[in-house]
Amino acid sequence: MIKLSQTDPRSPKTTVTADKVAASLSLAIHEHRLAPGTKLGEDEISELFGVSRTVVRAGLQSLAHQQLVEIQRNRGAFVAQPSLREAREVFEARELLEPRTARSAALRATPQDITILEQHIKDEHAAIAAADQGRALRLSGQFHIEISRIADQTTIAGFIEALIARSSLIIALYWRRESALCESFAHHALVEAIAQGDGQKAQELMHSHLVDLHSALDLRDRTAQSRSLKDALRL
Amino acid sequence: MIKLSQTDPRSPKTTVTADKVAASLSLAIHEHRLAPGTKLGEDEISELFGVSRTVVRAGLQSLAHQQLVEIQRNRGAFVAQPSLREAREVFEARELLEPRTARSAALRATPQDITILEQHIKDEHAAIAAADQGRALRLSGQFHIEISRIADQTTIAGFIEALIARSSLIIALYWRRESALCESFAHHALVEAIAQGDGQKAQELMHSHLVDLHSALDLRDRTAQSRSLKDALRL
DNA sequence: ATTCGCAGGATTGTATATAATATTGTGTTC
DNA sequence: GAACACAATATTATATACAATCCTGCGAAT
Repeated sequence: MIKLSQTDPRSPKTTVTADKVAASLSLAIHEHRLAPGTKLGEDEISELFGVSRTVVRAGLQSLAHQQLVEIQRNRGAFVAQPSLREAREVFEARELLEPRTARSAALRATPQDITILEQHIKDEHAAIAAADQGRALRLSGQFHIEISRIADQTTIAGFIEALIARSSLIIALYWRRESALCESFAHHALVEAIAQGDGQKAQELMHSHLVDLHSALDLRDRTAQSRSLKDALRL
Repeated sequence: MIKLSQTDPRSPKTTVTADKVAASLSLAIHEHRLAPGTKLGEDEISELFGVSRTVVRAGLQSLAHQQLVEIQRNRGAFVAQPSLREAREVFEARELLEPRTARSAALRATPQDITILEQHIKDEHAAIAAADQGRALRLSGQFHIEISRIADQTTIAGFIEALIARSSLIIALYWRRESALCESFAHHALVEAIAQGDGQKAQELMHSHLVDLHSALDLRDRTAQSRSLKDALRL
């Protein structure tokens, strides 16, 4: 057989290309290397990945479903810019879902799970030590996802994953510079409660942790016109 | 060619045509005109709607993201067949989200909202009287969606909408014929509680309503191989 | 000088063509 | 007659071509 295609010849069956595009963009968004509002041109991306616009579109539409990017008809795809209202809703939803999930996780966690969580915290520390803010932020989110995975509720875990993804955008937009992001302590305490199988404590710790996060955001109402001005400022 | 309907000029989010395809298929699934496991061939659909496979694919991917259809690589798209486990998870998630949402709805509902809900119930009755099971089922789901809309939490409402969509598939697969589906009473009581602004009661009613629904399903574990046999039976 | 209009260019939306892959049917061999 | 190999067929995955739409910039008119 003749191989003409210039695409990566190593993984022809393992992963679907559109997923790779979406995963790559998603990672960049999570690590704040792509700012909210950034234009994601189809031609540009298709050249970067060496694939056709068809698969790029599929990837972008996938991200649009997760509300990580916004697709405007005949205008293109942009990294999403959650509104104040959306930001509040996302954290309210997390405060509803995650404490209960942490509780389930505490009741179900195996020693293996604990090891994984502890490793996560170590990785977070390493990222912080390396001053890699982006990586630290992503790992912090993954920690929450890992807990929901332990809780063994795939459906709810999916919701939480979507909420955490959007949280990354919200943090990029509304984080108050004054407040320091030291999640390590909260995460460590959570792991301890989970390791001890103390569901009630895990639930409470998760809730206060989320409230802390929420209050570290500046979600005060600004003038309504800031929405359109913001676009200009971001570019 | 025939123009079916004009586009909504206020929501230019994604491609309009693909949305119509997805909405049409979604409706058919909700009304049980498309059984779980049904093959959704791209060529077939593209001919039915008079559009190219490109937009059909976009629509199918959208539905796949909502887990209403399952896309198997190089095999095609099929109406999803939620597993027993998924079925349980969906209803557990609903039991977690919807009671709280009903509470919020009771506290926020306007007289207009009450009117809308009452009209919904009337429509449900009409559908039942007309022996239109499919329509009745869809309206019943929409009733829940309407409540979440009143609660004014778009994000959570989106989750609930996805859960209800999957519930339709679950009912198609696991409904016990013995138990009658008389949701009218429960819905009526709910509207009363909401009309009176009694959040606590609405929350409790919603919870017991969901428990009733859940228990009307046959979610006992059958042989594992039934999964593959089922495909044969459905075609 | 400002505003309106229009053309040019750029980008997305859709359709079609080509490549890759799975399924099915047939024929040969044991 | 059964089982395997292989070809024929059907369907999906990707790429490319074409059409529609939007944005930008220039120029003319007021």
